[in-house]
Amino acid sequence: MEKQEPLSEKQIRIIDVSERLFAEKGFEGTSVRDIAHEADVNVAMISYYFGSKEKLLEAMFARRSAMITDQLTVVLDDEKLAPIDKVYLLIDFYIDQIIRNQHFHKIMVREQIAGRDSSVGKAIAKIKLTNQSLIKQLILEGQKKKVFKPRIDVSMMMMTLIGTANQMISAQQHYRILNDLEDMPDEKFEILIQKKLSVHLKNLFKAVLTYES
Amino acid sequence: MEKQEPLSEKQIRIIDVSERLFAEKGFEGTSVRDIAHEADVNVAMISYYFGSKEKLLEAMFARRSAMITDQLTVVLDDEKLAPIDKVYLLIDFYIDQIIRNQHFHKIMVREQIAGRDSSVGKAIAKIKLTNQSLIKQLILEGQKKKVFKPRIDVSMMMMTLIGTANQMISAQQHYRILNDLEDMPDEKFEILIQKKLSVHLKNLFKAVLTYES
Amino acid sequence: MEKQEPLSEKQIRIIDVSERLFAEKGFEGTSVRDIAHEADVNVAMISYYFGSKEKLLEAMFARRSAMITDQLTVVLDDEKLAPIDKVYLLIDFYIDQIIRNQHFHKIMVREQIAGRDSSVGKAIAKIKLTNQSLIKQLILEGQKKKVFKPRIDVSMMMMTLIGTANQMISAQQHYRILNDLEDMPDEKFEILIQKKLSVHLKNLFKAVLTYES
Amino acid sequence: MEKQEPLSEKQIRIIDVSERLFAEKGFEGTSVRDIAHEADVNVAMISYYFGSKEKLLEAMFARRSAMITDQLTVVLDDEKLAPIDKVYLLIDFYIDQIIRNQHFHKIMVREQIAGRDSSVGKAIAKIKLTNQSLIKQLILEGQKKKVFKPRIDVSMMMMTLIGTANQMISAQQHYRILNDLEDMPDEKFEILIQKKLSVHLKNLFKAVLTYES
DNA sequence: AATGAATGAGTCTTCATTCAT
DNA sequence: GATGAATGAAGACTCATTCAT
Repeated sequence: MEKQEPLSEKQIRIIDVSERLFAEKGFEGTSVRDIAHEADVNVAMISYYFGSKEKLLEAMFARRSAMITDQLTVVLDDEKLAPIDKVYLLIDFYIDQIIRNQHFHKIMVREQIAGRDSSVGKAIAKIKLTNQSLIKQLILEGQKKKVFKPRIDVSMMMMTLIGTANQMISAQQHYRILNDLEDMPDEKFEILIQKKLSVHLKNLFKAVLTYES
Repeated sequence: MEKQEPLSEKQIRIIDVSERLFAEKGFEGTSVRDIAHEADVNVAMISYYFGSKEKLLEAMFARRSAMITDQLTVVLDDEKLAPIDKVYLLIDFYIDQIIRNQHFHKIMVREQIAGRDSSVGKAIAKIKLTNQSLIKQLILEGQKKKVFKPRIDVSMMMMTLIGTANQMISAQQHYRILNDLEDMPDEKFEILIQKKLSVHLKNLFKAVLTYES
Repeated sequence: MEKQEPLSEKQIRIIDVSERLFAEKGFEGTSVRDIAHEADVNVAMISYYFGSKEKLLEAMFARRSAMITDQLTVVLDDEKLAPIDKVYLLIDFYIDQIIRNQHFHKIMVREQIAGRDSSVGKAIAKIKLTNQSLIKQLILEGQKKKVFKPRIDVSMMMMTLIGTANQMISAQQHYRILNDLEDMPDEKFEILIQKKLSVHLKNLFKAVLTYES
Repeated sequence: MEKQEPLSEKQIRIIDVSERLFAEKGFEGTSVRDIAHEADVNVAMISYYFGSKEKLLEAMFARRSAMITDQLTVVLDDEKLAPIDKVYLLIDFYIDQIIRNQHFHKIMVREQIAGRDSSVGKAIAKIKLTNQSLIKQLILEGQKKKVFKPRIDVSMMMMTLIGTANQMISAQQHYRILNDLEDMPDEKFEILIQKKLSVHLKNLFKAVLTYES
């Protein structure tokens, strides 16, 4: 777990561009020339700054992982809410997370499909572990207070939470077409799917976790 | 919509190998040499049989699309079941479909992320449209019989159905680790996740669709 | 100098197609697949009938060479004309020859540029030798009769005769453009350049060979 | 009409080698491997420097075109010669041009046969247009001074000038054989054909253009 | 610290030919 | 005699990386 140098402005630009391109065309489908060109830097810079294309990906994951876990722990710590509201908060946090960092999450989907036992694979595993333990704790808390049903399959609930949100951003183009939203501007569409996901997933979780009809 | 030649035994072998490799390493990450080597055919055969690597992918989609839609229509047509049982049947069909054709579904996830407006993109769109209209019809039927709640967001239910199942096969490696199942043999593990998905998704759909507690 | 089998109808079709394609795209620029496709025969036929692509070219030269020399000797033998008229006859014969077999003559130009010491190179050399000796004899005859000037450089006159005609068919596209003839139909254009070449070359030869002003 | 970067020493070496090889074996008959090998550079350099094999050809034409037109305009501008002497000067310029850049002119012959409407085709057209307008002007001048005959077909005279010279360099191997010059060293042979062409073409032009016997 | 030039290994595809029938 | 299937070799080109400066 080596300590990172803080990234220079150019390095961040490279990572940002890579994120978009890796999301759109995949890691292998993106050439360092593409990246260098779009980030307006010399081709040699990628190797020079990150060592290799692979290491660039790792640097990207390192950066995002830090961001995600940092924020995640903050969200729930200092709240004094009912268990279901905490769950709602968590759901909204995830949705927000995924939609705001679509590019990165698409890359994560791709990488978890590949299932490589690489540095990146480990980074993903770590994120998932943190997520799962956090939500498990949350549900246990609700069960202790007798407001959540017993025998909740937390892993499967995670699957549904992450899976549904990922599916939404992955298939958003198809969603637009199926629901006649092809001409809606991106910003508006983003707000729409955020709302849709939020309502739908909260509804789902409430129905499965609580006793209320 | 040109009628295809029936595929030769070698062509099928090539497609099968490609399916696995594209799923594992992505389309761009897989070389025709890899494919040729693992399928034990000459490299030139891929171009010879399919015209190009891209067209091979298309042939793969054509084959699977035909399989899926063929089977799907059969599943529900001649059944005289209660609406919820039909939904259950559909859920099990999807799960079975996705688990049995993991490789292909992983490729579909990858391709829908890319969101290209290609032949393959259109094939995916068509599959999704068929799926969506089928399940919509099913839910409408239940609503007419007053056994399903009104105001069901079918698109979002699809998202959850497909998303959860895709997430399971995509993240199965992580699922194993998180649930201490790393040493379970593949066949057994496959049966396990099939069961898990079935129970979980039926539970979810029942809770959201019906009035029962 | 092996005796040829008479060519089958299919073989002739192949040669004819090849002639056009070799002229347009060059020998190397034309694939046997192109030929087979346009001649509507199986790809394997080229190797099967001719042995190889190279041998096909040789067969083509063999066929044309025979045609040319056969006709050439006929043209002048049984004529009782004045020397200058014989020269005119020869000029018209060449022009006709080159324009009517443009494709083949373009190939000859290409091949003589390459200057390979191949079977084809030898065929070209043979044609040239026949041509040269024939015209030399003709001019000698005129000189003996004192109607042609002495000290005529026959080789250079050949250069001009062949060179000018070849240049015309090679650069005909440019000729059309330079002379605003882009929309003239092919047949009409062909007649035009035939006339132009005839007048021009006869004029040239007369001026150089004879004493008349 | 974009301004070119000045070519590096290596680029020039590549172009020079290509010129020879394209002349000998044709564009399609020459592989980038051949070029790279003979120019003693890495194969990737061709794409790196020129973008593609095709673009290399274009670069070659751009270079030579510039050379030719530059020199051509210089030749006649500041001269105060009799019209026939100007024509002689022009003839010698062309001959010199063609013999000194044999490789390039062979390629031009090949390309003009192909008659493609490519960048290269346009470059050829442009060269021809410049040539034609220049010589037309020259002849008009002579006609105005009543030293040249009226009704001269300039296009055809160009055909003969260019055609004869091209034929000479294209068929030089055959010329050697036909005139028993196979063992003459290249430099001596070059001077010989230069002289032959000069005398012959001047003779031709004088006979056709002027009133002198 | 940063970069333009350069490269060997690799990409997909097409080639002319051969083989089994 | 004829052909569809198949192939090894070669095609042009792009890749991520390194090197000299």
